[in-house]
Amino acid sequence: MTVLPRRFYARTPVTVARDLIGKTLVRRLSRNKRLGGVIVETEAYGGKKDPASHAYIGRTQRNSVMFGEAGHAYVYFTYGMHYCLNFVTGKPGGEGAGAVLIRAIEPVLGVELMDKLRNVSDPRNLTNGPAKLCQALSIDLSLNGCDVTSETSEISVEDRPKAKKVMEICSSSRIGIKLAIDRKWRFFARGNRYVSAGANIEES
DNA sequence: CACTAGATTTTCT
DNA sequence: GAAAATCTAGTGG
Repeated sequence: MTVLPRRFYARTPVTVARDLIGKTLVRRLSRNKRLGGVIVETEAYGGKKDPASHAYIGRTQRNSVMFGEAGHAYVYFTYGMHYCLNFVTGKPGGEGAGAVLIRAIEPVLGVELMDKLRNVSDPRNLTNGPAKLCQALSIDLSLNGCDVTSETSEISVEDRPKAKKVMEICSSSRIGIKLAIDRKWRFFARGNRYVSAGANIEES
């Protein structure tokens, strides 16, 4: 078990997005209260050159974390009621402002508490969408900008070789955007029950 | 199962 | 003032 170090995030968004599939997202509530699960779906956002990225319009109050150091969480609020979790990627002197959106996880740690936070009957609906998993993991704007590369971080990602399953990684167009839909920058584990709705298709 | 509409408020122009 | 990297409940087959 190892917490992914900053150098993991200091690469291109597409590379990081693909490598995150199969890793374990951990939400640390206190010393011994942890929630989390295996990442099964991500999307890469390419910074200033990517028309679909929040960073495309330049630096603003909301997206300023994206222009900072890789290995931090970018949490944003949208549609008047939802939060989404991203990780900032890229090299310090590189293109900059890249990020990876976490779209779905397979619940593993603290499933009971996540159930309470979500209050849904079907377990498949627990974490199979970017806003759903934020609710299940109790993530909101107070976590925007937090460092995710430490063992004591409120959010982190771990590599658990033992927990790793055999996963076939596929890609497709990104979801919920209107621009740059030709870029196949969404990655997911083929056939996994927890991949978000409308998505278990397309090429690799 | 597929599709549609409505919720609800921050963010930026 | 319009749009938004979404979700849920509703309808109809």
